[in-house]
Amino acid sequence: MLALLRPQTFAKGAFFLKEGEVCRDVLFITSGLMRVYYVNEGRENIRQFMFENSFITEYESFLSRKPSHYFIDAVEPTHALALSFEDLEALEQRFTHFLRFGKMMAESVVVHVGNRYMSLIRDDATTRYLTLMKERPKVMQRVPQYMIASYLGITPEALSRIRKELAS
Amino acid sequence: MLALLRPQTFAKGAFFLKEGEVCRDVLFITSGLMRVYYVNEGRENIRQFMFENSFITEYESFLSRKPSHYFIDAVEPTHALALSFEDLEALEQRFTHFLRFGKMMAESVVVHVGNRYMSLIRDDATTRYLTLMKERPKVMQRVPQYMIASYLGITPEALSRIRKELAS
DNA sequence: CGTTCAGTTGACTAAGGTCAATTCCCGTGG
DNA sequence: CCACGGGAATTGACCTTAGTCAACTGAACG
Repeated sequence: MLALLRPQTFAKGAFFLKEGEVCRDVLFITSGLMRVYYVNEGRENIRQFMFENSFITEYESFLSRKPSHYFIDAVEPTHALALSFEDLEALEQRFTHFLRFGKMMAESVVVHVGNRYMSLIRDDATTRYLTLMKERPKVMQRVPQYMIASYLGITPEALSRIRKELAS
Repeated sequence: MLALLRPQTFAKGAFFLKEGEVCRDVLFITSGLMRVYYVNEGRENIRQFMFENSFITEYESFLSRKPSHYFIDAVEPTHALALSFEDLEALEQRFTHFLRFGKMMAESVVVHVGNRYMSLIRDDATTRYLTLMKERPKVMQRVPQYMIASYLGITPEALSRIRKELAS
């Protein structure tokens, strides 16, 4: 069973998934940091950062077996364990606990993305920045500023000005 | 087993869930239309509309058994079947198919909310309006304009101007 | 008819984007 | 050890999108 988990290594900047490819695996990150992002009109829109001891995949492509609109790459050198869609299905078939776990995982993503969504509608950029600092300080410490800006849905210039304002 | 599904009726404007209450049930809407929304500084921010033949609940509260930040009420007179958290758990315990179904449902919400999130970051209000018209025409037909504006994350005035612009 | 509330329009404001010019930081090679 | 090169971050000037507030229109309902 452990043989189903294939160890993988990603150098900084190496891709796990590119736009147009089908996302065949879910990764469990054992060390490092990866990001999920979308490229629109030449600009990166970062949707998520995932650190060690968490799972990362592109749900839409992984579940539908269709080409993804997203990229996933390593922000830091990363080690991970990959589990394929087929193997996961087999595990869920055999061990109900995988099914239960998969359900819980999807549900926690629903809650998280839902909160991000409402924050985007409700809060201005400064508020979102402060929320991020409070709730995910690791992102602030380990991610370059222009990526944080992208994650917050603003330009690097705007983030720079927000930081300047908050410092004063 | 069917006894677990409790029929409920909501008059137009009647609440299924209020802020501060725990969301104890998932509803299956048999007829009508409901909405999920958040109230911030006296303004409604509508997060979702759900029509007949679909499920509605407030995941965060339902799963955590904690008070909700959201309201859910009926936009049109609505009939629904309610299933409690406890009964759902019992069903999942006994019949693996419920677990599988619950996982798929959560996953489809992940994909949907994820797309809404990226659209909010990427697209201007006019683009979001056109997307809504294309993908959920029923919303356009059955929901008053000021609620559509709230759903799109803009003011009624802005939506009015977008419509004027598009008409010309 | 009048009241009420959704929708429209206008004038003005504010948040954040765009573009261009520096400056800062850090790694590499001479 | 220092100089240089390149990308990240900052700053300034200006622009665009949508928000705000207030006035007005229009349709629905008693």
